[in-house]
Amino acid sequence: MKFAKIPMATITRLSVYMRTLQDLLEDDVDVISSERLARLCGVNPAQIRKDLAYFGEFGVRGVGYRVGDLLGQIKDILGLTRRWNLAMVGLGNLGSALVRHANFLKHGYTFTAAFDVDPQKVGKRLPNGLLINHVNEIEEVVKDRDVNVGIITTPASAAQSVANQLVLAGINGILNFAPVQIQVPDCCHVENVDFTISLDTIAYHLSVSG
Amino acid sequence: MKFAKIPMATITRLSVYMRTLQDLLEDDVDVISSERLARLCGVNPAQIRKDLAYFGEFGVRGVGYRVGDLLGQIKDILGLTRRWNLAMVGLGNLGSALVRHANFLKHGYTFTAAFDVDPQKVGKRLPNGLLINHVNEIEEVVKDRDVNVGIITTPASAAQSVANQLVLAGINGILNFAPVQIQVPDCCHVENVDFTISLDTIAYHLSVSG
DNA sequence: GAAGTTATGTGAATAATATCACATAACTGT
DNA sequence: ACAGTTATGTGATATTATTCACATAACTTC
Ligand SMILES: NC(=O)c1ccc[n+]([C@@H]2O[C@H](COP(=O)([O-])OP(=O)(O)OC[C@H]3O[C@@H](n4cnc5c(N)ncnc54)[C@H](O)[C@@H]3O)[C@@H](O)[C@H]2O)c1
Ligand SMILES: NC(=O)c1ccc[n+]([C@@H]2O[C@H](COP(=O)([O-])OP(=O)(O)OC[C@H]3O[C@@H](n4cnc5c(N)ncnc54)[C@H](O)[C@@H]3O)[C@@H](O)[C@H]2O)c1
Repeated sequence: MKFAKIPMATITRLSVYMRTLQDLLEDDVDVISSERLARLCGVNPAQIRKDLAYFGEFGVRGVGYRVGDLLGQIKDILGLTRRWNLAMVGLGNLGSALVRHANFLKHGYTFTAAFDVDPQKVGKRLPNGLLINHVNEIEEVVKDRDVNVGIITTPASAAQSVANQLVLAGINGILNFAPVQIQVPDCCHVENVDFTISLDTIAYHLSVSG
Repeated sequence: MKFAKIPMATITRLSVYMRTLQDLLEDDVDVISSERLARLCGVNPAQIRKDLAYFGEFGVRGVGYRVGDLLGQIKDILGLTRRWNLAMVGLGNLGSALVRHANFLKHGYTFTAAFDVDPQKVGKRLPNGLLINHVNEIEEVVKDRDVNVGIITTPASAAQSVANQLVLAGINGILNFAPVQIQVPDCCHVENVDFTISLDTIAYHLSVSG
C-alpha cells in the first residue's frame, strides 16, 4: 500500500513506537508482536499494523517484528537517520531547560545555534559551550551553521517576529512553545507545544466526571 | 445541541480559543466574529461555531461574540472558574522551569506541593517558597493540601511508580512529561506531553518535502 | 418599519481516522 | 510433509471530525 497519503496521526504514532522500540532494544528484546507493542504504547494493535502498512511490510507473519529492524525502518521513515541542527531562540527558563536536555542529542538532534536579545545573555556561553548570539544575527548564523529547525521559547509577543526572521534565514521547520498562532509561508512547517492546553483538558475531565 | 457527546478535539480547541480571547480582552476588543477568531487561532470559522454549539448559543447573529462573555463561558465549560491545585513531582531541569512559570497561576492553577527523591533537594524551598517534600510523603501531603493534579517530570524510569503513588493518594488527573506510557485506573485522566514527538514530526516533513 | 447587511447556528455532505475480522504466511512439532 | 498455531497485512466497516451552505436572527440605515 505504498504512496497512499499518510495520515498525520500515523506520523506522531510512529514517533511513539520508535521511543518504545528503543527501550525494548536496550532491554535486549529481539522480537515483539503488534499486540504487546500496542499495550506499551497505549494504542490498538491493528492501528500499529495499519500505520506500518503505509510504508511497507516490516513484520514476519506468525512471529512479530524484529525490534532492531523495525526501529531502523521507522527512523528511516521519519528521516532520523541523519543529523538535524537546531537553533534555540529565547534562552529563558524554558529554553535553558531544553538545551540542557540530553534526550534531544540521543535522538539525532544537535543545538548548533542559540539566540536571545537580553544583553545579559548575548555573548555568554551555555553549559554545553554554545555561544548565545543576538537575534539580529539569525540570518547569518543560521546559514553558516546549517540550522534546519528553529525552536521558539521567547515570550508570546516576540514569537511572530522571531518566526519571520527564521523563515527569512531559510528555515522551514519551527517548534513553537509560545502560546500564539504564528503565521508562516507554506514552505515552513510549524508544530506548536502548549502544556497549558493539556492542563485545561485535565481540568475539564475532572470537572465533568469528578 | 446540548448533551451530545463532546469531541475530545473540541475541548483542546476551546482552550486555544480561551487564550486568544484573553489576549483580545487585554487589547480591549469588545466583539469578535468567528471568522476573525478563527484566523487568530488557525482554524476554520465553522469549526469554532460547531465547537461552541455543543454547549449553547453564545453569539449574537449578525454581530459576533462578546469577548468577555465568551471567555467566561469557555472558562465555565472547561471548569476553570475554580482554582486547581498542582503537585510537581521531580524538580530537575524541566520541573524547576515549569514551577517558575508564571502563566500557570494566571490560568487558575497553583502549585501547592513539590516532591523529589534527591536528598540535595528534599527540604529545600523553591523560589516561590514552596517546600520540596520527599516522594514517600506524597499521600499525606496531597491529601493535606487538597492537590487535584499531579505533574510528572521525573526520569522515565520513575514515572510509573510516581503515578501509582499519586493515584493511591486519590489524584485523578496527571500531566506526564516522561516519555513513557503510564498505566492508571480509569478514574484517573492522563495527558502526555512529549516535544520530541513534535520535533520528529518536523523532521518527517522536512525529509519528505524539503 | 421595511429593506439591506452581516455573521451566527446547524443539518447535510465530506473527509479523516480507527477498528474489525479474516485470509495469508511463517514458524513448530510430530 | 502436514496439521496446528500464531500474528501479520489488509479490505470492509464503523466511528469521529471537519467543512459546506444556507436559513435564521440581530442590528443599521433610510
Ligand atoms: N517556562 C515554562 O514552563 C513555560 C510553559 C509553557 C509555555 N511557556 C512559554 O515559553 C516561552 C518562554 O517561557 P520562559 O518561561 O522561558 O520565559 P522567560 O521570560 O524566562 O524567557 C524568555 C527569553 O526570551 C528572550 N527574548 C525576549 N524577546 C526576544 C526576542 N525578540 N528574540 C529572542 N529572544 C527574546 C528573553 O530575553 C528571555 O531570555 C513563553 O512564551 C511562555 O509562555 C513557558
Ligand atoms: N528537560 C527537558 O527539556 C525535557 C524535554 C522533554 C522531556 N523531558 C522529560 O522530562 C523528565 C525530566 O527531565 P529533566 O531534564 O528535568 O530531568 P532531570 O534529571 O533534570 O530531573 C529529574 C528529577 O526527578 C527527580 N527524581 C528521580 N526519581 C524520582 C522519583 N522516583 N520521585 C521523584 N523525583 C524523582 C530527580 O531527583 C531530578 O530532580 C524526563 O522524563 C525527561 O525525559 C525533559
